[in-house]
Amino acid sequence: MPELPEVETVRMGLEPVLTGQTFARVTTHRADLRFPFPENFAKRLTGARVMRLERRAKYLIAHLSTGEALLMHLGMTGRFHVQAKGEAVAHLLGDYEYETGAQPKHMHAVFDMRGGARVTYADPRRFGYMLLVPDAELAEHALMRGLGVEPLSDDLTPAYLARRAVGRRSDLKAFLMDQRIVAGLGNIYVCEALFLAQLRPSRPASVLATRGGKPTVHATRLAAGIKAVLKAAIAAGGSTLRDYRQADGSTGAFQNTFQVYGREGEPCVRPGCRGIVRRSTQAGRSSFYCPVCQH
DNA sequence: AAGAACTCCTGTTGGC
DNA sequence: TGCCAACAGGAGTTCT
Repeated sequence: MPELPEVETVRMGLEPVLTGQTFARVTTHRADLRFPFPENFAKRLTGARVMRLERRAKYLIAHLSTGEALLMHLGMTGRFHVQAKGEAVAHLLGDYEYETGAQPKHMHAVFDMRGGARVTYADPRRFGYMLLVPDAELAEHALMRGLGVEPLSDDLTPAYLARRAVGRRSDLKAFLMDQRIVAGLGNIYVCEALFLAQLRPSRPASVLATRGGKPTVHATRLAAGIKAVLKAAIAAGGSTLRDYRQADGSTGAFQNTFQVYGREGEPCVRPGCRGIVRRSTQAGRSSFYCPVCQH
């Protein structure tokens, strides 16, 4: 589910209740998500203080006073929710849970902080996971080491895209979905960024590559399109399709602003363009694009 | 060795 | 209403 804007929105929601706060009690309701919870997960967290909560790519990373880092990924359907002390959670519960007091289905972990705030993690598909990694080893961890540039940093430039695209055989869609190139994009924002750049998802990535001199106009437009769509999505609180919620339970709003994603058969929104948005399948995932203004 | 296919898991939706 | 197939925001692993 969550791509960079959603993870960043969740990070901002969790920050005030986690940063500087100490875990009082940690409960898991099953042994594993995508991977098993770390050995002695609750024990290693209890009493630990969160020094800093950062996002890298689609990962949330809580740096702890114990010298470990709690590395979290939401997969497709992971949701963190913050409850203030005593806050009702009826909107998270089905009738059965509400009436019996049972844990909501798919609520796999509960973090109680000293001071009373509670953070819960739910994840129906369980593609998410949590790991504990020594802080000193984090940068070299297998999941972190190969990650590409942060798209909202100054590292993402037309020249960077042009350089990484040299000799690529894959299409632009696969190129941008590859976390080793640009970290944090997913299906939605790749489609939207390619629309803004007026590039077709099926174009070979090598169209970005420079021949000697300057980056191509494609690379320039694409770098700008990626940054623009991500910034706008963060400002809107992310995109809610099904499962995604901000940490306070509210939905994002950026799905109302999609230019092509999920708009198959609808007219292209670009002024003056008479195209009809098309859907195609690439690497088993849907791509949406305007066949008239994206080349 | 890059790139595509398959895999994990559950829920929802659309067609018949 | 029921049943089944297709599909969903990700990405590690296995294949070719």
